[in-house]
Amino acid sequence: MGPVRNIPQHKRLYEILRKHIDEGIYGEGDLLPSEHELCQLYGMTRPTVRQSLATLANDGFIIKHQGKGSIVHILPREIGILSVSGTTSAVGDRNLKTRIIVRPVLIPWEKDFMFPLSSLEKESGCIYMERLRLLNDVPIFYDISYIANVNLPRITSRQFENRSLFKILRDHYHIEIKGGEQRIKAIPASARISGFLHLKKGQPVLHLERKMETNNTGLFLYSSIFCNTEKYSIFGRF
Amino acid sequence: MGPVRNIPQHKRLYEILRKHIDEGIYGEGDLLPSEHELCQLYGMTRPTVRQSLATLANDGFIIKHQGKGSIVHILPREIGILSVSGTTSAVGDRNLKTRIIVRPVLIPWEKDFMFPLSSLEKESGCIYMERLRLLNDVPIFYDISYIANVNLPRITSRQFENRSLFKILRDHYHIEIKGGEQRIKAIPASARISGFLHLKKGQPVLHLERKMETNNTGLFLYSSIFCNTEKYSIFGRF
DNA sequence: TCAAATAACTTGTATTTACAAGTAAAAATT
DNA sequence: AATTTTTACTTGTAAATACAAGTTATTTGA
Repeated sequence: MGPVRNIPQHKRLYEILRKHIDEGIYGEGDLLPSEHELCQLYGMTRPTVRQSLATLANDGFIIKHQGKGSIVHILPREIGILSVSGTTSAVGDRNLKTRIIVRPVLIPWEKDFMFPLSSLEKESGCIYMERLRLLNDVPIFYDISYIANVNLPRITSRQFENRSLFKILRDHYHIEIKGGEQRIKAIPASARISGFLHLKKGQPVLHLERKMETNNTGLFLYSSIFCNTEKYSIFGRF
Repeated sequence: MGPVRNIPQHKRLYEILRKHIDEGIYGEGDLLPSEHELCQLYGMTRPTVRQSLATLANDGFIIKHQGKGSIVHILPREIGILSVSGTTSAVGDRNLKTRIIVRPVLIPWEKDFMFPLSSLEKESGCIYMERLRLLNDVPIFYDISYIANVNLPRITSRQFENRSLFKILRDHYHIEIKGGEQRIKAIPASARISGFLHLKKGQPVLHLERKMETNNTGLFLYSSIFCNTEKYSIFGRF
C-alpha cells in the first residue's frame, strides 16, 4: 500500500502484535510472550518492547499484570469510533459504507462554533462536508465534518465515497490523528436527523462533538456526529 | 489524608504537575518546564520524567511537541466521569453530592447481566446499590453499581453518603481503578429514571454500561449509569 | 499428606548513555 | 534589509543495566 516509511521499532512491534490479536493468533485471555521473549523474537531491548506493550495496554488490547504477564483482551465488536488513533479504526471497514450528503465545500465558519477557534483557523475558512455512514446498509452515523483550510490543496475535489477521511488525509497530506476530546449528549432527533437515521422524530440520538488533534501543529479536525444507538452501542475505553 | 505510602517517583511527579495545572500555576497554552529542567528540579532522570509526562499527555493535560515542549491543555469544565483513574475525578467533588437510593445489599447476580461474568464472580454474589448524584442540587446521574463480593468485609454497612465509592474502596480495601471499558447509548427515559432525573418520560437519556478493572486481579466494578445531559455534556478524551 | 519456604519466573521502577529529529532563535551571508 | 545558515534547545528513539515487587511452580519441611 503506502510507502514503507521508516517507522520506529516500538511502533512496528505494536502493529505486529495488534495485527496478531486482530487475526486471532492470540485469543481472549491468552498470555502474550513475555517481554524478555519479545526482545529475543524481534531483536529489541526491553524498554522498546515495553513501549509497544504500554501502547497496546493503553488501547485496551492487553491488560498487564505484574508478575504474571500481558493478557490479551479482545474488545467487543461494537461500534468503536471512539478510538481513531492507530492505523485501523476499531469498527471493521468492510461493513461500513459512506454516503456523501454534502460534498466538501469551502465556507466561512459558523458564528457560534462548538469549539473555540484560533485566529488562523477563522481566517482560513472551513472545509465543510456531511456524510452518512451505514453499517450493513443501516444508517448509523450522520457526520458533519469541519476542517480548517490550511495546506490542503484540492481537497474539495477528492473522492470521499467509501473512503475514510482519515485515510485520505494520511495518504495525501501526511496528516495523522493523534488524539482528541469530545462531548457526548443524548438529544431528541430533529426532523432532518431522524430522516437520515431512519428514526422517528424526537427519538433519542447520541450526539458527539469532537475535536481531533493532528501531527500538524494548529490543524484540528472537528466533527459533529449524530448516532443511532438503537441496535449498536458506542464502545470506548478509559 | 491517607497514609504516606511509597509511591513511585514518576507517579509523584505526575500528581505534582497535575495539581499545578489544576491550580492554574500553569495555564492554557503554557509550556511546562523542559524534561531536562524537570529532571533537575525534582532530582529524577529523564526516562522517569518522561513517564510522568506520557501519563499527563495520555490524560489530556498536556500535548507534547517534538522540538517544542509540553504544552498545557486545560480541559473544559464539563462532567468528566469518563476519566476515573488517578487520584481525583475530573468533575470537582465539591459540587457533586450523592444520595443513596438503595443501600448496599448482597444479592445474586441478575440472570442476563450486561457483561459476562467469571464463575468466581457468579459464586460470590453481587453487592448492589443505587445512587443518585446531584450537581449543584440538580440530579445528573442515576447510578447502579455492582461489585463481586470478594474480600470486601463489612462493605454493606459502610457510609456512602457524599463519599466516593472509589475513595472508600481505596482507603479501606486498597483497591484502585486501573481502567475499564464502556458502552454508550442514547435511550428514552423510563418512568423510574425520568422520575429520578427530573425529566419527562421518553426524553433522551445517556446510558453508560461500564466495566472497571482494579489492581485486584479478577475484581471488577460494574455500573449502569443513566445521565441527564440536558444541561451538561459528558466529556472525554481519546 | 499438607503446609511453608524457596526458586524461577513475570512485570515495575529507575539510572545512564547516546544519537536522531524537530523547532526556534541567533548569527552569518547575500 | 532580507534571506539563509548555523546553533542551541526541545522531544523522540534506543540500548544496556540493575534491582524491586508480584506470581507461580517447585522444593523442602513438618
